Amino acid sequence: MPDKFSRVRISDIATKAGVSTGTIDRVLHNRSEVAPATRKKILKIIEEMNYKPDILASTLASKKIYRFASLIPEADDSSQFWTIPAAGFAKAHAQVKHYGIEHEPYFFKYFNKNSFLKVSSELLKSKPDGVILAPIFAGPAKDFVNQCQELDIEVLFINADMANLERLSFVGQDSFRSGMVAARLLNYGTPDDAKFLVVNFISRKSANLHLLNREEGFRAFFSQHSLSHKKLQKLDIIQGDFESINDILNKELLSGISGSLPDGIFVTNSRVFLVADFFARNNINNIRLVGYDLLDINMMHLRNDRIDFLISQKPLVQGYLSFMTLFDHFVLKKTVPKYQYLPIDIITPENLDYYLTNL
Amino acid sequence: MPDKFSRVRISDIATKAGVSTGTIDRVLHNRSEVAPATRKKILKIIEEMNYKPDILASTLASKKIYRFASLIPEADDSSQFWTIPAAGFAKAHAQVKHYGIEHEPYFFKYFNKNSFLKVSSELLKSKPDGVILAPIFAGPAKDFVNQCQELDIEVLFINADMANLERLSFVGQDSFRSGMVAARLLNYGTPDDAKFLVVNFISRKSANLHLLNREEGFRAFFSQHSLSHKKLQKLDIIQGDFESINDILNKELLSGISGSLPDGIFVTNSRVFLVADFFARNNINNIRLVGYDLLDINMMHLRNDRIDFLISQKPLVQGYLSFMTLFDHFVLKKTVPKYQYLPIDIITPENLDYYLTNL
DNA sequence: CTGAAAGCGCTTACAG
DNA sequence: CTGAAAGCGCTTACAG
Repeated sequence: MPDKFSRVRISDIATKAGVSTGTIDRVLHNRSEVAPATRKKILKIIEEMNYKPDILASTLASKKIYRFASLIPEADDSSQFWTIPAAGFAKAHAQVKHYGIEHEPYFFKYFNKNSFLKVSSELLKSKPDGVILAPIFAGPAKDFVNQCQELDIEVLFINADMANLERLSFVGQDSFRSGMVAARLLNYGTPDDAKFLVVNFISRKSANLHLLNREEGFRAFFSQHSLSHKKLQKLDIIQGDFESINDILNKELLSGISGSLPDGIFVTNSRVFLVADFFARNNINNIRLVGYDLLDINMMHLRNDRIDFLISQKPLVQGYLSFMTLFDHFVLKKTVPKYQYLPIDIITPENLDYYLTNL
Repeated sequence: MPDKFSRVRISDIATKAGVSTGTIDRVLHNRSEVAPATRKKILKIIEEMNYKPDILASTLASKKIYRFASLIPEADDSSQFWTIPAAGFAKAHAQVKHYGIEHEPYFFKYFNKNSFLKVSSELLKSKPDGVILAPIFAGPAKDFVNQCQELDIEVLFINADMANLERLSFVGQDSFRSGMVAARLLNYGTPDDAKFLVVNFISRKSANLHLLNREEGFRAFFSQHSLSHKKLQKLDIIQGDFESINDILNKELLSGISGSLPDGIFVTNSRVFLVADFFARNNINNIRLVGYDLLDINMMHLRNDRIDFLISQKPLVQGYLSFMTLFDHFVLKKTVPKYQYLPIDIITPENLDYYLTNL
């Protein structure tokens, strides 16, 4: 008889099937040592009685431990961003550690491929069940994923995606769409004859896919809205020290690309503060500016109205959701979605606070 | 000895204290039948060993059931909004029902005080442990809360707050701030000499507090940014049928309040579609329009560029968080925050999708 | 005031 | 291939 909460238990099924609970357990977990006829009969009863396992009891009885690792950039001055997803991992872990979940965080230096290689090979030695990966370097990330596959480790991509690889899920933003949002915001705040500039701060020769998609989205907005007559220019600036970047902006903006200043500038990543700094130095007030991410320095410029809007990736939720996706997959045995796009949040000084604390 | 996961168990404490596990349990749950000396000794050991109860085992062994009720408006044409928080309750419930949580949803008719009274007294008869309340009617809501207090039922406010009442928590949006966001958006998209109109769609004589706060916030933006010279007008429209509202808009807008059309209109609730409809009929394209909530009809106007921005209350999260707050309070015995403000989301056609599905 | 025992629903060796 | 028994960490009557 089902108990007073009218939940069906393993023992109810065992009684009905005329076998022991051990056998039910074997069927439930697809272990092979069950006679085909018995298995079939039991499966039918499970179906009929609409049995749902009690995950609490299961966890308590099981000695199974799941070990999740995370591999993301170390938070430093140039990538302060990554502290927040890490906090999201911790928050999720605190919530589910009673289920026998362990978490081992690994960090590599942001622009340092060797560091990635070193830390990732350490991680592999510890053979976790699943890993959350921020794939900063395409080549090494690919190798890493291949090794994980051999070791039977599930990989979840956070922030940037490599959909062609074998991976459990992706948690991040739709870059293309976020570029469209930026275009909407700049276009809304400028006159009909406005000109726009896209600025990519890139690491070496070329921008990563992420940034290119954002630029594509930005351009797509104008073509989709029959605004192709609007002038769009672009400027790729290679990562460098503060002064060299300032020189480039000086040359390209003040000397004037095609004669006059743009009405709006879209910076495709979090380094939008460099342009805001430049505005401040040169007393430029009338250019609309949109960029990414809630870095302290970006938020300062936002509050001073130097940056009009920041587009945010909701990093805490991103981390939380990534960790919980591993949990759902391993513990709850749920089918997890291959793509998990986070909202593209539009941030102004007025709504900023609520994106910092909340889930 | 702590087990291999190095967790401290009740039996570890019992051994160390030279008593049985039953006594530890009595101390842990503050039951009175323990000798003061024993209690003191045990508490010290618990402290020393840093014991944390295993909530899974505790739930499994306990027969305790927690019953949560929710009391919100029925979703109908004029308040489609409320389907989504209800889905948030369901989502949260599904996630934690193994902990012995039951959920009884109650609905009352939106603009019907009698319906509220009837349904709420039914709810009280069932004596749940906690209830999530949308306080649409101030007076009856207050009476309800008082009755709950007598029956030892915890109340959580969703969407609108009555902070002066005894309540567990509030989950909703900061209305004042959201008005500021609206002002930012309209001001950003209009010329320096722009004029603005605030439209309140109100139920009877007066707007509810919610709407007034939004309007206050809207005004505050201009004074805080030294923009007090900008002209702000307001228009209160009493709830009515489609035609009567159209007549009012016709009279007030086309005949021109103070001579000419405003550059931007802020509608303080979800009925912004009424203004958008009016624009469509009269072929008005050059007035910026900002309002609230992701109703189907609002989203349609947003996609057609009749509405520039919608401010959203993230209703799914609102429901989810409300339910989980009861769970945290009752099951996890956590101290829950008195105020839980949700992000003030700015919605455009480009980022809309990700606010509909996601958590 | 306290202890011993049974039980929550499931899993895990072990024996056959 | 299957069953009986012990155990996960905690709670709940019951007995004293």
